[in-house]
Amino acid sequence: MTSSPATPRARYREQVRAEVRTLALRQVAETGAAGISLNAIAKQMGLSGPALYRYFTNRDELVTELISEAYRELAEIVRSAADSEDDPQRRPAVVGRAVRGWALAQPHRYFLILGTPVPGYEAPPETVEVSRAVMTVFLDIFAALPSASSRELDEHLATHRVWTGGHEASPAALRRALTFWTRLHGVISLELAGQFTGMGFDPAVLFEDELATILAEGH
Amino acid sequence: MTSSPATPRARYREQVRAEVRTLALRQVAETGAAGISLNAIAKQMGLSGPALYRYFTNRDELVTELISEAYRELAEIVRSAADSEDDPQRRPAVVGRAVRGWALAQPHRYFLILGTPVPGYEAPPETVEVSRAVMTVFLDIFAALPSASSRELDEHLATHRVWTGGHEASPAALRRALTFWTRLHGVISLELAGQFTGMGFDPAVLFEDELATILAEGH
DNA sequence: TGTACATCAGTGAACGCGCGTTCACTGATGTAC
DNA sequence: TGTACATCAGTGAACGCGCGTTCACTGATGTAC
Repeated sequence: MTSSPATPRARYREQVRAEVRTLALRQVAETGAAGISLNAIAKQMGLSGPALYRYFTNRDELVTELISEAYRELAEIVRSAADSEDDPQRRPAVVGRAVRGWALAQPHRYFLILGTPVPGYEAPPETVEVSRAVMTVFLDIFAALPSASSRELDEHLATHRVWTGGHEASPAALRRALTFWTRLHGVISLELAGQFTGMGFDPAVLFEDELATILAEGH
Repeated sequence: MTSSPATPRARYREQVRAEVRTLALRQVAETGAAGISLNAIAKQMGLSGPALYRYFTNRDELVTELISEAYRELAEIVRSAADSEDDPQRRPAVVGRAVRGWALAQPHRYFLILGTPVPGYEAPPETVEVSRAVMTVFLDIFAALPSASSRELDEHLATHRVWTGGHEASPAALRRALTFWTRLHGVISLELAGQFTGMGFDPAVLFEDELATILAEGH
């Protein structure tokens, strides 16, 4: 939420930029991230190609904004799902379903941030920071749960915790937050990629089972 | 393994086709699946663009072959890993490591078949069949293991088993083969996508932990 | 309130590039008698 | 073994398309006095 710009011109600028992002996302949905084209967007807006260079210095800048925005939105969805559930025990399942819901609603955005890396595109440091926000919520969730057991991974994570951004979670909680994430992603991304189509079973049932086992301590 | 062609001309054809595939894979590695270009490949081979239309009717035909080939190779890797281990209990871990090894060695091929769907490309039925081969091996592995427990997912899979291709595995084995796959993919694909870079921990340790929990019945 | 000036949105032409694909054609390689 | 013919690899020109980006320019919108 950036504060609304004061002057009319700045306001207008932001409106145009937003419209460009919207159309770019439509392109991502239809032709993939590699198919984002400033020229095509301009045409759809009734503008000439070069006009957009008043709003974005680069094609890459636009791509970066889409990625950052998607990360922020995912983090917000995850955060608000966590806040909506009072029982800490139930939070992982609620959050998991929220992630899947967002992913199913906007597969192209899920893939934009978590799918095959966009060729030739190097994520700027800013993006990396935003991506950490999602993990922070996961850490919060599992830090609030009683988690025991000590395995090799627990020790390893406890002594290599750069990724936690200084989070105070216990070693076991670190592990659970991390594997929570990898398992969610495993089911969700295979479903989105269409690997389950024509297989006859319902991905939702598979997903719920995975959520259930995640809650069982030990992961 | 298609039988070696008899006539010299057919032999030559197959050599050229193979070289095209090799160069195409290099493009996939460098610029992604969307960056595959017949013209560019021809240039690298010292040929003119249209020449390749003697060998492939289409750009899509080439892409399809790359995908099929990757599936076949993955299936072969998985199959031979399974065969290399006599103790059925240890087979999942051995197979899991084989999959990760292949994925790390050739990330572009892993993503080609399991990453973000190639925009505008519709997988022909042939591809779908090949993809089933991998799952068959997983089913074999878990069918040979004692697996109990009965959950909603078990029943659901037992009554929706189109995807097994008539495999005789028990309901619990179906479930374990499936979740084995989703969990492998979760860790591997996040690692390949670079989501763990700069996080400070070793993905291999995470992976080994995930393998260990998979073996614990219940998944 | 009116005027002079600065700022900024948007245009059209241009550069150089690459793409998939079709087509008429040349020249080499294999085949049949 | 030699000749006549069919097959097939490969070429170059062409079509129509789209891309990112730069540049000199017009015209509208805001700002300062």
